[in-house]
Amino acid sequence: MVLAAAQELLAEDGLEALTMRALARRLEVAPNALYSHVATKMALVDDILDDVLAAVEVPDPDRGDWQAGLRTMMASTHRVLLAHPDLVPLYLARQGARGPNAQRLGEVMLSLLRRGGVTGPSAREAQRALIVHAIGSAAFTTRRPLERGQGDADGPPRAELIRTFERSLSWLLAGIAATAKPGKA
Amino acid sequence: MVLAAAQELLAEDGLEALTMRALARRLEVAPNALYSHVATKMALVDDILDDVLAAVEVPDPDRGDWQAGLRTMMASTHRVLLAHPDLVPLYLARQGARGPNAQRLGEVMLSLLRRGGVTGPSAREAQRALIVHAIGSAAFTTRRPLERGQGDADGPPRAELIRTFERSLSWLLAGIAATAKPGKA
DNA sequence: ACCTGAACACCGTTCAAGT
DNA sequence: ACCTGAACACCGTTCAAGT
Repeated sequence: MVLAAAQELLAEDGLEALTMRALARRLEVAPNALYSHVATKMALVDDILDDVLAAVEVPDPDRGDWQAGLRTMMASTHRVLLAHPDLVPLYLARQGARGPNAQRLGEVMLSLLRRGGVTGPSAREAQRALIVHAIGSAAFTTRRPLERGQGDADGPPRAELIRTFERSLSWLLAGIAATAKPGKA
Repeated sequence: MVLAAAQELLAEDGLEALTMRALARRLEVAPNALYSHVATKMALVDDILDDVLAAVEVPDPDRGDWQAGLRTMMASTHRVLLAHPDLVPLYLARQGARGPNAQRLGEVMLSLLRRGGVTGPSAREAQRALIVHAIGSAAFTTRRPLERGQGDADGPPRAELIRTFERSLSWLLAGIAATAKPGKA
């Protein structure tokens, strides 16, 4: 309940409106009552970050082309992040998320990479590069709320920014695939 | 003077210690006296972000291999960001920096890309991808100060993280170069 | 131009106590 | 288990006034 209210507050009024006191107000409760449900504000934010990741489309790690699987996953992640622009800086500050959803995504990535012949330290490197790329791109795609006015009337074409993301994602995947089979010999 | 004191405070005690009131204390002045020198805390932070970028190594945009030039620039940017871990989330939140140093870096990047045959919208895309990559990588390379204790005794090998950065930078540059001459025909 | 005292409208969090 | 009143130790910023 607290988590849901926090997400509503965030969606409606943005990051700086997400305040323990505002949250308490919305729940019609005294501010300190929240501490019966949440250890700290940072823990609450961590919960939000992981919860949002539940919407990411996860392919079956054992079926289909591994590169296509990674492409699907990362594109879905990018889209989910774009839907939550206020959270993007937080993902970066926290370096991803720590909850069960994040962990599952990480494991699927490693499975796909393993099927592509990328294992060990290289797999961790590739994983990190892909995550950095998805979150970083979202950070730069996101229009920062200068005035916080209309929805999508202003700003440069969003479709183009998504294409930019997908193109550089291709570069990364190509590079990762090349790492897997250095000489193809 | 205010800028310098703010940077010292940041270097010594971290981001959350950078407070208008703490800054005033350090300058032995009343908190509101700062507002004779700085419009707002955010403006001060913007000044810091741009000032730090003065340390980035900028190649002569008209000499040498353009890819090598970009590689030098982005690697230098990465190193500068690693030296200021507390600021990295802020660069991401603000999507880079806005001051004269940032502008100059952006122009040099575009010059190098132009010499590589990358112009127009593609140049903007490539520029964005490179910046995202440098800042995003720094964000994930940075060890977040869990306790804020010793300098570099703990954590995974930093040299390896830098190699990871350089490898994925190569992927991006290769992809950008391929964009420039689609068929090489 | 630069500073001060006082104040405003907030924060996150803790503590002791109640049901 | 969940809530409350009261308080602590802070924030950024403004206003009127002083030099």
